[in-house]
Amino acid sequence: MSHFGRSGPPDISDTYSLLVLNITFRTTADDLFPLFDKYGKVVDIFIPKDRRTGESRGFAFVRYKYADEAQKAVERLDGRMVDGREITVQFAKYGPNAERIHKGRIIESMPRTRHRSRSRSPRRRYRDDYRDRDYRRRSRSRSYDRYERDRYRGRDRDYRRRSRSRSASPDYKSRGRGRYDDDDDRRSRSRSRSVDSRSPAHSPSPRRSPSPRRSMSPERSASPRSPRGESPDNRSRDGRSPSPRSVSPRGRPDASRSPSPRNSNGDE
DNA sequence: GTTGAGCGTT
Repeated sequence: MSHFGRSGPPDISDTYSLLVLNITFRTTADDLFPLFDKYGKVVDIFIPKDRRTGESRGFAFVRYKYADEAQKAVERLDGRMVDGREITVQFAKYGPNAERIHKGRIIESMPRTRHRSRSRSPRRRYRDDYRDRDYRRRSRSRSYDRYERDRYRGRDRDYRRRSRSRSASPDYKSRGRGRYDDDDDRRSRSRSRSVDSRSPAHSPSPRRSPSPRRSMSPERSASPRSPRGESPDNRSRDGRSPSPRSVSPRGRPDASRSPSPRNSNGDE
């Protein structure tokens, strides 16, 4: 009956957290509980898990009720073989709130009524922290890094090939935006800065020239000529940008609708 | 089925 990790921290008023490292990714709190409970009263055991895969990260936090017991467990369980791996037990240096703790004991007990003018973004830090850890981990595992890179490259190639026959604009944009899922950051920036100034020092958009063509030939605008008249205009403005609609060299939008000419029964 | 420096959650 050890539902450790199921609910939030039960009580961390006078508890000492121990950090257990080098444990197997399959080791669970239930496996560590009997080991640590033998040396003292274990209040709670928490094993951080990856949110993406849900697997253990390889370390656990054991909370003791008394410091002496925690110290004993550190000295006794440090270097113990668990699940075929030597675990490392030591006092936690940081608390659940990333606060500095002394000998596993949290120095600051929930600074809730403290001046929060420090303006610390918990959400932003969360993501950053996760990314940092992930990056470090990937960097360490060379095989994993290569594997991922190869996979990414393969996907990129396939993706590029597809883009040749189809439009890759929406896909690319979606991917780029998918990376940024921080609405908080966006809101904060939009609040402080103009929405227009997305990149103040990167993309100044020097193309400020209005429409000299329109001004010179307002007749075109007034007279609704055939849709083809707009084609040259667009091309002229972009310089060398074919119509995204007409994928076929023939310039026939209708052809794009039927990618498989095999289906043509004779009519098309 | 997977890796191995390090510090945490309904």
